[in-house]
Order: sequence, then structure tokens, then C-alpha cells
Amino acid sequence: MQEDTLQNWLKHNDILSHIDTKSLQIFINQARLQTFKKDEPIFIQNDVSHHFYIITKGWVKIFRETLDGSQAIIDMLSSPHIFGEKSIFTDRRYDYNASATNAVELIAIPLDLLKNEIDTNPDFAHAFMKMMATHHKKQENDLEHITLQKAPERIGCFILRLIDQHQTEKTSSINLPYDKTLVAARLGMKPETFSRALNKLRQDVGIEISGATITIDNISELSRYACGACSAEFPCKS
Amino acid sequence: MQEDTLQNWLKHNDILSHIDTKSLQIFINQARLQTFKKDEPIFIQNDVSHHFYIITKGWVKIFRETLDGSQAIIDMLSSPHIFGEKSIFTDRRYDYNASATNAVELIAIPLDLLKNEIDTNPDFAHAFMKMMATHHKKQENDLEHITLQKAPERIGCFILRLIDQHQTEKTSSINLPYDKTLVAARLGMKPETFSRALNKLRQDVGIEISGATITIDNISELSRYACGACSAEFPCKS
DNA sequence: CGAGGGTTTGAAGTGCATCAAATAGTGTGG
DNA sequence: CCACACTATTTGATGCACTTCAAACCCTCG
Repeated sequence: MQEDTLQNWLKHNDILSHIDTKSLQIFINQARLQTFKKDEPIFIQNDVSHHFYIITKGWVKIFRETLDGSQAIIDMLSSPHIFGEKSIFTDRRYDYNASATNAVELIAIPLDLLKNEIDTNPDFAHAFMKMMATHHKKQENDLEHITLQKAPERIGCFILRLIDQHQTEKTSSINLPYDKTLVAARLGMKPETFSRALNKLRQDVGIEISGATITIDNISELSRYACGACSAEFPCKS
Repeated sequence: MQEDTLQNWLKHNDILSHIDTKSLQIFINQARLQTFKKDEPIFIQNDVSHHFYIITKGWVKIFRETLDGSQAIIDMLSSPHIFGEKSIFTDRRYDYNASATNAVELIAIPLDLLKNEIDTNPDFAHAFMKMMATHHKKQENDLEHITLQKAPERIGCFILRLIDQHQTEKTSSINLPYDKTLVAARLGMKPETFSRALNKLRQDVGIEISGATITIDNISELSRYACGACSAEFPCKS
């Protein structure tokens, strides 16, 4: 791929910017740009893992799937995130499926490079561990939410985190980042339940919904509603 | 605390055995043995974190709690496990509660030592990352189970993992490691639901239950029942 | 304009929670 | 070793949340 594009990505990525300058050229040489169409699989669970990926465009669905076809979405990831990196410490197999939910563009980098960088560059290793800890925390949150919160509360929490990310000052109008069906699955509920729960949320805390756009007049009321059943204080980060 | 006891623990712990010999004495000097009674809190969420802990005796409950008192159990940990270590990479606050579920004995070690060891000993850092990756994987499993499996299946899966841990050859008779109420909470359900679901499991796959002791004649039938709604193959490890 | 997927709505069913009460089990002091 | 107190567990009855199945609606895009 083009060196300037890749360099740009590597330098502005939270974790990968810590790569040793000597290693950088090797990363650039071995990195490959890949594109995926909607619903195209990127890798599947138990595949032997060779690469990890940096997302540059689109949304990637991280999920598990049972024999009967039902799936549990573990995460939905977009632009600066990386995925598929965890297996370097265990069995060299991906422990989840990854697939594109729309037009996706990825940088694929061999895991061996990552492993080598971790082993030889303490600064990088430290950044990597920090990232793992953050991921871990995020998952603890997901687990808490799914056990403790009801459907409308989970949606409210999801919206609050969206607002927080986009820092939309007082405008407080946001778009769902992907299909409602996917948001539903991400929150561990069926599309029908999502639709009804969103309606209940509108009635209970006065938000407006028009297609994928949601407008919130009163954020504090929303957070009182959603965060009441959550251990985190006010704006439930991450 | 007594040096031989602590040395023994440090040397036989998966992660901590990688401590540099030069550091070991410092760890020993600063480590403290602590005991907790049933239901005694070890630390609570958002406390500023100073120590991490190695469990030497008893069971520790790792959980989140909402304002209204309902709690989500994130993990139940026992002997060689460590906990409270994650915050060194983020905000130096514990991101969950920990409390003793019975008579618990812990080795408390300052987090600064851990951080220093990670920063200066690549071998240790590597072992530490491996542990984080394993934890992470375990949590992905929990998340999958709670979204995809019904109560009796989750219990079946729990039993299978117990059997797997204890390697009880063909005997296939095990004891629940802690109160049924706690097992229920660990699996994200109410005690009443647990009781009924366990009964359903008995009817469906012919296991015997007598108090905390469960006897399984036909493990493969149990795993067919429980693992059908799980993405992992046969004995769902971890 | 028409096809097809995404979304909503309705009706009915299932699983789990809740509340209440009975029963089994455990540890204690006598 | 027994009786009591207290807790853990089970059982029953009922309600709620979410799912399922089915159909309508809407919206986009060719």
C-alpha cells in the first residue's frame, strides 16, 4: 500500500504510534490494504490467525455464532480501532468472527511483527497493555449492562455514549452509527424489542426519533433514567 | 509475612513466577498477608487502588453494584488467581467491588511494584499480557453465554467446566464450589430460577443432585445439551 | 414504479423474576 | 446429642419482559 497513507495511520493510532522507528519501515512493507463489502466475512472463529487489522473505513462486527445460527455480538468497531490481535498470547486462533457491516477498508499486518514489537519494545508493550485493559473494562461494562439493565435503559445508555463520543455540545442530536437491527443485536435484543423499547424511551424521557436521527432535549433526564440501573456515575463512559 | 510461604506462592504462580530474582526480595518485603471473613469487603469500586491481591484461600466475589442494590457478578475467583491489578494502566481506581464469600486469605502487594516489574522485565510483562488475554477470552465467553444460552444450558456449561477443572476421570461426581445462591448470581440468574433450571437439567439429561453434590452418568449427553447453544466446541474451556 | 430490505406493529407464547410460603440444612448453646 | 434460630433452598402462583411468528409499512435504489 502507499507509504504515506499507512504512515499516517500508524502515527495517529493510539497504540501503533509507539512503534519503534526502526520497525516502522518493516510494518509498512508488510502491511496490506484490504477492502470488504457489506456482509463479507473478514475471518471466522477458530481460523488460524496470521494478521491483525486496523480499521480505516466502515464498521466491523465482532461476534460469536452457534450451530443453530444465532449470534452474540461482542463488539462493533470503526475507524481507529484494531482487532484480531489477541491470539498472539494464546493459541494463535481467532476467538471470534469478524465481518463487514458495510463498505470496510482495513490495514492487515502480520501478527509476527506485532509480537516481535511487543517483545522488543517496552514502550510499545506498555501501550498495548493499556489498550487491553481498556478493552477489558469496556467488556465488564457490557456484561454489567446486559445483566442489570432492561432494554430501554440499555438503549438510553447507548445513546448517551454516542453523544459523549461526538461531543455535540448542546445540539444533542445524533445519528445511529449503523442499522437499527445491528444496534439491537449489539445490545443483545431482537429488532422488534429494540423498536418497542425505543418508543418507550421516547415516552418516558421525551426524545425525538426520526429514522436514524435521535434528538435529545434533556440529557440529564435521559441519564437519570438510563444510569439509574448502572454502577457507573453519570455519563457512563466507554 | 513469612518469607518461605510467600516465596512458595510467588514461585508457583503462573504469572508471578516470572518476577526477576532481584525484585523478588522487594516483593517479599512489601507483601502483606490479609484475612477476611465471610461477606467482608476487600475493596469497593472507584476506590483509589494501591494493592493487587493473590488469593491463597477461599473464594472472592468480583462484582458491580447499582444504587438500588442489585449486583452483577463479574467473576468468582479462588486460589492461585490474582485480582485488582488492572487499574495500573488506566485511572488507578478499582473498577469493580471485591468481597470475601467465606474465610479468605490474601497476599496484598503494592501496585507500584507490579508496574515497575512490568516496565523493566519483558519476560514478566509477556506473562502478564498472556494472563490479560486469557481473562479477556473468558469474559467474551461469559458475555456469549448470557446472551445466547438459557438458564439450564448455562448451568450445564458451568458443570462441564467444573468437571474439566477437576479432571475427575470417570468418577464424574463434583461438588459446587460455593453456595447455590452464588452460583446462580454468577450465572446471572435468581436463586429460584437456578433451582428450577437445575431440576429441568436433571430431567433432561439425567444427572443426580444431592445437596451440593452433582453426579453425571453421561457427560457427552450433558455437553450435547449445554454446548448446543454455544460457539465453543465440545468441552467449553475456561 | 416496483422489488427488497429495514422497521414497525400486533397477537400470542416463553422464560425468568417476583412475592410468598414451606422445607431442608447448618451451627449454636444448653 | 437435642432443640432452637437462622440461613439456604425449594416450591407455588402470578406478573412482566422479551421473543416469536406474522403481517403491514416504509424507504431506498435500481
